[in-house]
Amino acid sequence: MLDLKLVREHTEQVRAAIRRRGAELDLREFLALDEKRRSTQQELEALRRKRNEVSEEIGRLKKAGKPAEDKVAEMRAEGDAITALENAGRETEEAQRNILLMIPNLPHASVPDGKDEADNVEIRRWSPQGGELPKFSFEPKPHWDIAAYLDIIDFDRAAKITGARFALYKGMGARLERALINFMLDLHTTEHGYLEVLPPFMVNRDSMITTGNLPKFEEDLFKVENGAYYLIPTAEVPVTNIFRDEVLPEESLPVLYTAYTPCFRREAGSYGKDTRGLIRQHQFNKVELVKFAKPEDSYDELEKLTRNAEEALRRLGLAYRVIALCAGDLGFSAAKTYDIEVWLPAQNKYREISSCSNFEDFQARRGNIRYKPKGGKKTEFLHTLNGSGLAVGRAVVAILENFQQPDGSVVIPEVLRPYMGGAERIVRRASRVESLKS
RNA sequence: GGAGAGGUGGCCGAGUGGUUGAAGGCGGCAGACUCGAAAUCUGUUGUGGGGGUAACUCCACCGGGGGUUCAAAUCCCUCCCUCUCCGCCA
Repeated sequence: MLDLKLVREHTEQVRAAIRRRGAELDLREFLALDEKRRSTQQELEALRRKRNEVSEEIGRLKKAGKPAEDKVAEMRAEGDAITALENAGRETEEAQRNILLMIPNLPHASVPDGKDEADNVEIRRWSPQGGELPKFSFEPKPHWDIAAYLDIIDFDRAAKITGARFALYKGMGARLERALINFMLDLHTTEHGYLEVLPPFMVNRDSMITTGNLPKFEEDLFKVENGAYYLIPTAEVPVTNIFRDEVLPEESLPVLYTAYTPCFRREAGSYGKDTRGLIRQHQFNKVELVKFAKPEDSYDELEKLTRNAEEALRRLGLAYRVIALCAGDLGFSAAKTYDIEVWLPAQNKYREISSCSNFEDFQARRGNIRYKPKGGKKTEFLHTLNGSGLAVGRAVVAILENFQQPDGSVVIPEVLRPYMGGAERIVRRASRVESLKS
């Protein structure tokens, strides 16, 4: 949420910043409501002041045993006027807030111009081959073929159990997923200074509003039918909301949290996209990094957070590149975002495996998350950041595709072996229940 | 699911419907005392919003929302949360 005063007093700058995103902002209604709200408030306060004064006088008169009937009668009428104004004021305020909640964040000055992903800017790339893409002596297979051969992921039976876009992991597949989660959590907690948290996987509406998932993107979310809860689309939501409506002491910043959670997304509007395999699922696992930082530090923290996520890929030996999203490709709440894309040889392209963003005070304002500067008297909104560290399902995809062997087996990255009972590769099991379509 | 108790300032805790933004205590801050510290004493100490160059002033806020009343922390309704007992349950 943008600062009300900023929108009111620097309307043109706000409009120009939103235009960089490729959106046109009509603020006429907003500004009209703002004026109405403020005049109503002043009128209301004058009436309330009068009521306070007269009521006090009535109290004094009664105490002195004097009659106060005429004053009481006078105020009786005023009361209705106050109630009417209160209602009007509330409505105006709510209408104005609803508009404000629908306005996206302003892109940071360092965000490149552009209208869609084609205009994103590559920042750097890395691979275990010193920047070169990995080479194969054979045609690399897509991960769903590898997984089927190894019988480690069963999409057909997952579809029977639940529906499309779900996966049933089996054997070393399930173990690989679990190994990745543990590896990443251990990396971020023991080497990068994050505290592990395990939050609820369902949240209330207020939490979704804080992060910007509501009110605008309800169609992306699963809502629990019996109750007002939503399944989280990312750990960003519950973890960012840990400090909703709180004031943190400056000394505690930055606060660094990492969380493993499953993530649930409707993927509305993505029909036909990535229909095969693990890339796009309604439920997937992710290890998330979340930071609460002082405003002056937040961009340094974004660089560090991105590096922390990259480190997981480096240790796994997976080629990747980092791109800066252009203004037009930026998510609703973000002021700046780096995407980390991992190389997938079967698709012959880089695919997003992490998205690292600085939200500045956009989420903090929506969730009323503040800090108290040491010298200063006033509490201020802090900055929130987060990034995937990493998307686990997509890491499985990358491992299967990058480390597949001519014989159909898959070599397990060394850093994961301690988490997989020392196994060095995933091979086809001798004893299997055949797949549905064989 | 049933029965009960409770939610007040950073924390603890009081509060007959009428100078209560809220006693008292703790904590914090400033000052005095001290070479310094502790102890002690004095003062000060919530948030948000409106108006004013400023001194200052006004409005709101005692879990959320609604109501009764000239006037609500105090009465009523409702929702949320916490705790205790019983039942059920991983």
